[in-house]
Amino acid sequence: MTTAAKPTFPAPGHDHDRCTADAITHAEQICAGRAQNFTPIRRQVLRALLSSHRPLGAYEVIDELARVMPRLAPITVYRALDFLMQNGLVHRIESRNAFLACAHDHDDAAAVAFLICESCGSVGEIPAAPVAQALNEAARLTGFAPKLSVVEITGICAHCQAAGQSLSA
Amino acid sequence: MTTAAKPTFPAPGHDHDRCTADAITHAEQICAGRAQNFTPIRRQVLRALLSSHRPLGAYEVIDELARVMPRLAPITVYRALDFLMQNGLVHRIESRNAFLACAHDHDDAAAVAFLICESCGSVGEIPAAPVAQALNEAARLTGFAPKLSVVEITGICAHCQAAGQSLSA
DNA sequence: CGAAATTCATAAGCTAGCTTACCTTATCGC
DNA sequence: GCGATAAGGTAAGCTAGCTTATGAATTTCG
Repeated sequence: MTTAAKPTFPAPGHDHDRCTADAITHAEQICAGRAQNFTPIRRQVLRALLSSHRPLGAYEVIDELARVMPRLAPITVYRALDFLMQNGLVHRIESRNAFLACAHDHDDAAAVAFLICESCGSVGEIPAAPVAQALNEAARLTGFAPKLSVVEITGICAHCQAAGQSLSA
Repeated sequence: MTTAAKPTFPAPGHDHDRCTADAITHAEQICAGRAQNFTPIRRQVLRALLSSHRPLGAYEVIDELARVMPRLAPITVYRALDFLMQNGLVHRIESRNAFLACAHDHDDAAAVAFLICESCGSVGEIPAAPVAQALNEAARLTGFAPKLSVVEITGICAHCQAAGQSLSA
């Protein structure tokens, strides 16, 4: 299992092709296992999101894909994104109105927190189950019935700290 | 001090005028203490946000204010919102692209989590300091330097649970 | 008085997120 | 073959979030 050993933030010089291929393979397996149709368009959209470890807006996905195929209509991309999100292959980053390919193989219901690097724009995931539980507990104490948690932390990732915040301007 | 005793979600029949007046007074004090200019427009924008315990989009603020004064240009509202946020009087709800008048009197740096009711749209704040610390700790373990945390939990507030999710459609 | 800073007005515009509506195509089971 | 479902194409549009640019009005302060 290589997936379990992946770092939160992939190093700048990591083998990204491998990284992408793994994620695509994983998506294929998930879809096959659920009798879901992993169509070319859905594959392409996922591939576009995988082209970086940054979240992309829907229109960025369109632009990215327009480089290798006829330009997709917004609705088409949104349909594909919906599909990918429903199958846990893509996350929506609320604070950015953007979408991130899930590089990890976690449970659908697993609570994750996103670490968003201000400098390079990369986003890492960390498991947030214990924290989410504590939060939900605190919420329940007020009589609130929590359903979905959004935990997004902005800051500077380790690689950019080392590099000296190059993109900070 | 009444502010400390406020419930997370104000009851449907609470004294909202009082609630608004308190917040305005609080804003005046904050601004006076910092030699910040609490101008009529800023006051009005804050008042608009205080008209409910729901977050409002910038355009909703404009619409709300248009009922009692000449329609403001977007830029004007954004300037006022920036000011109010800088002074901790208004929060931005990232997952909604909307703004919420801060009904509580917490520290600028205090970590808060937002509880967003799916049914009535109200938003409550709960202190999230311990949880935020745990999160930041987990983040730091990966080498990430956290700056700002967004914790937004959607669900159903106590009042709506009691009322039977009336607005759920 | 006059220069600088703050605040706001006015006008215009861009983007991009997201939707509605309708139609074609392909697949699959009956 | 045929109806049902799923996937996608096409066209158009709306909203609303946010910005750029410029100039007037007011205040501050030396």
